[in-house]
Amino acid sequence: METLTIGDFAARSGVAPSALRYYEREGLIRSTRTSGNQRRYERTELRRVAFIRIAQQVGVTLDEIRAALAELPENRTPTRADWARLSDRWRHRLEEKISLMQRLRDDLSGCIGCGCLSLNRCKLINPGDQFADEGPGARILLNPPASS
Amino acid sequence: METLTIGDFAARSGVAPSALRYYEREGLIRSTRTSGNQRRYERTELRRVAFIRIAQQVGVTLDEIRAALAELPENRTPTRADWARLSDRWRHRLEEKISLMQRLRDDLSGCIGCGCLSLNRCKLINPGDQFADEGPGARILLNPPASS
DNA sequence: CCTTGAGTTGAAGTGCGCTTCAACTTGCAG
DNA sequence: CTGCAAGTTGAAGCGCACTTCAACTCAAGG
Repeated sequence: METLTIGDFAARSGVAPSALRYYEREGLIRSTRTSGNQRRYERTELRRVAFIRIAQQVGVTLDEIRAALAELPENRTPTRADWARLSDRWRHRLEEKISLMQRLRDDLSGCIGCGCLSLNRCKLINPGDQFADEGPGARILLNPPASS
Repeated sequence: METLTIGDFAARSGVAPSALRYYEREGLIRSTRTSGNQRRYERTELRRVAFIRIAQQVGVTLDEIRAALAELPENRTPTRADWARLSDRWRHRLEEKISLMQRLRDDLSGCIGCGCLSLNRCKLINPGDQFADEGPGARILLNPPASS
C-alpha cells in the first residue's frame, strides 16, 4: 500500500474527493493511475495539499498557489529545501497579513467606535492622510476583500 | 449638502455604486430618496460601510455582518457606545484570526518545510494529536478556507 | 428649454472554488 | 463469480459578492 486511493487521500488531507479532482484539473496536485484508470496518490502529495490549505487561509487564490507550486521541481520529489524556500515566501505573506490585522485591531475601537466627527483625521478611514488633493471629505481606504 | 448622492458616497467610501445598491438590497445600509427617487446617504452611513469593509477583511460574510449591524438601534443614529460595543466583538474575532495566523506562521517553516517523515507528530498537519483513534496516518486539520 | 452626466430598475452575467448528478467502470470481500 | 462500495467522466449547478446591461428618468449648468 505505497499509494493512496482518492478516498483515503481525501480522509487524510481533509479535502473532499471532488475538490481533489478539481485541484488536479487545475494543475495543483498530481496522481498516477492504476491499470483501471483510478487515481493513486503518493504520500508526498499530502504536503502539497497542506500547503494549498494553508495558503488559502492566508487568502491566496488557487491561481497564485499554482504559480508558487510551479516552482517546485517537476522531475523529483521536492526536498526539504524546496519546501523551505516556498514556505519562507508565504511566511512573509503571513507576516504582512498579520500586521494588517493588528493595525485593524488597534484602530478598530479607536475609530469605528469613536463617534469622531473629524473623519479625515482618522487612521482607519484615511490612513496616511491620502486623498487630501481629491477634495474634502474622508475616504475609506481599506483594500477590497478580494485581497483578504 | 446634508446628504450624499450615490456617486459621492461611493467616492467617499471607496465602494462602487453597484455594490452600495447591493448592500442596500441586502439590508446592510440605508438611504433616503429624493422626490425623483434618487438615493441620498447620510454621512453616518459611511461608518456602516467602514464597518462592513473591515469585517470583510477579517473574513466575515455579509450575512454575519448584517446580523451584527442589526444590533444597532433602528430609530436613532448609533452612538459612540453602540459602535464601541460592536467593535469590541469584532476585536475579539480579529484577535482569534491573528493568533490563528501566528500559529500558522510559527509552524509553517517547521512543518511544511521540514520534510519530516513522522507526519503524525507534526503540529500543523495534526495539531493536538487528534484522530489517533481513526486509524493510522496523519490528517491535515486546517479549517476549510470558508472560515477564512 | 435642452443637453448631458448621473441615477434608477430588474434581470442576467461573472469569477472563484467547489459540489452534484447521471451514467458508467473497478476492485475487492465473501 | 458475484455483489456492492468506491471510483471515473463531463456537464451542470451553487453560493457569495458583486458587476454589467438595457432601457429608462432625473437634475442641474449654459
